[in-house]
Amino acid sequence: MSSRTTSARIEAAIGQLLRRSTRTHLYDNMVAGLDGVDATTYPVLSGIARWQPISATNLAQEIGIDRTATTRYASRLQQAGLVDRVPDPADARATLLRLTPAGDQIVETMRDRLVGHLEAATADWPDDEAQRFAVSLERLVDTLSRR
Amino acid sequence: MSSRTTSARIEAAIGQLLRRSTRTHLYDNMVAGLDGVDATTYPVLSGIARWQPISATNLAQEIGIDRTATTRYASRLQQAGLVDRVPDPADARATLLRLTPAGDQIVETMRDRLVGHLEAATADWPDDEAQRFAVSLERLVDTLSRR
DNA sequence: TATTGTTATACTCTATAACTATA
DNA sequence: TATAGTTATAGAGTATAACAATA
Repeated sequence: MSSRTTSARIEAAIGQLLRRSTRTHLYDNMVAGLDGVDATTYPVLSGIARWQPISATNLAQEIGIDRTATTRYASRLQQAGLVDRVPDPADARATLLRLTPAGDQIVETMRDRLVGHLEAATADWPDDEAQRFAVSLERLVDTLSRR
Repeated sequence: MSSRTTSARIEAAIGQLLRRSTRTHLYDNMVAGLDGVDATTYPVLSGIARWQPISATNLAQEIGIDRTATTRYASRLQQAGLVDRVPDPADARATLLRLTPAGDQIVETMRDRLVGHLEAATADWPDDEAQRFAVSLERLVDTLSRR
């Protein structure tokens, strides 16, 4: 990338995205009316949905939250009936986290809501444009979070 | 956009970007070695730079942080010599926040660093891909943050 | 001895409430 | 009476440290 204005535009957009008001607004919308999940436990629930069955330690590394916080939020989700704990047959120290059917349903609802937002933002793009955008965004986030 | 996997990828990337560890990591890098500003006060300093001179109440609305937190972080920045308070000539109740020359310098340094990160992340992209990405990201963020 | 899960503790961020000065 | 700035207080998130069980 060469243009400085392009960088400046990306910088401004990321700044807005990282603003607290944007984050809470987005998360609040996604979990509105859903019982047992909130803006705090959402990353944990979403991570379990993606990598299940997974141990708390591994999940913590995947989602970038401390493992003590991960296990506490997982406990909350378990109390809400969205997450299940099963012993790891390969390691008696470990416990594997999984979604319950209720958890499955809520995750699907949240994803549908976000997809709705994404579709609103990309409704008139060519099909392959969204795919290219996804790839670019992944690479950018990967770079920004590794520095 | 139609593909569900594309949406899922964007969702995961945004989730990672909004995560606290990513944000603090990014902010920490931007303010490393700069005296008087940290990941918490950065949005306030950046907001003052953009909208100065501005009252604490108005700034709070712009950056999405409560006005009580805004005034406290502004006080920190003032103690560090980066921000100045001047009375509002139009309203004796109000106080306007402005950058000092030292604050100006630090803001410029931080922006250069972020732009540097972005250019490093997109160095090997084709020129038009970065531009398309910037446009797409702007529209997405705009959609996500709209009330 | 190292690792997993968990709990206890302390620290920081942030919003709600309350107070003072001014419109 | 309403609003701006500020301070006090309380609630929530998160990391560090410590502990028991198991590798």
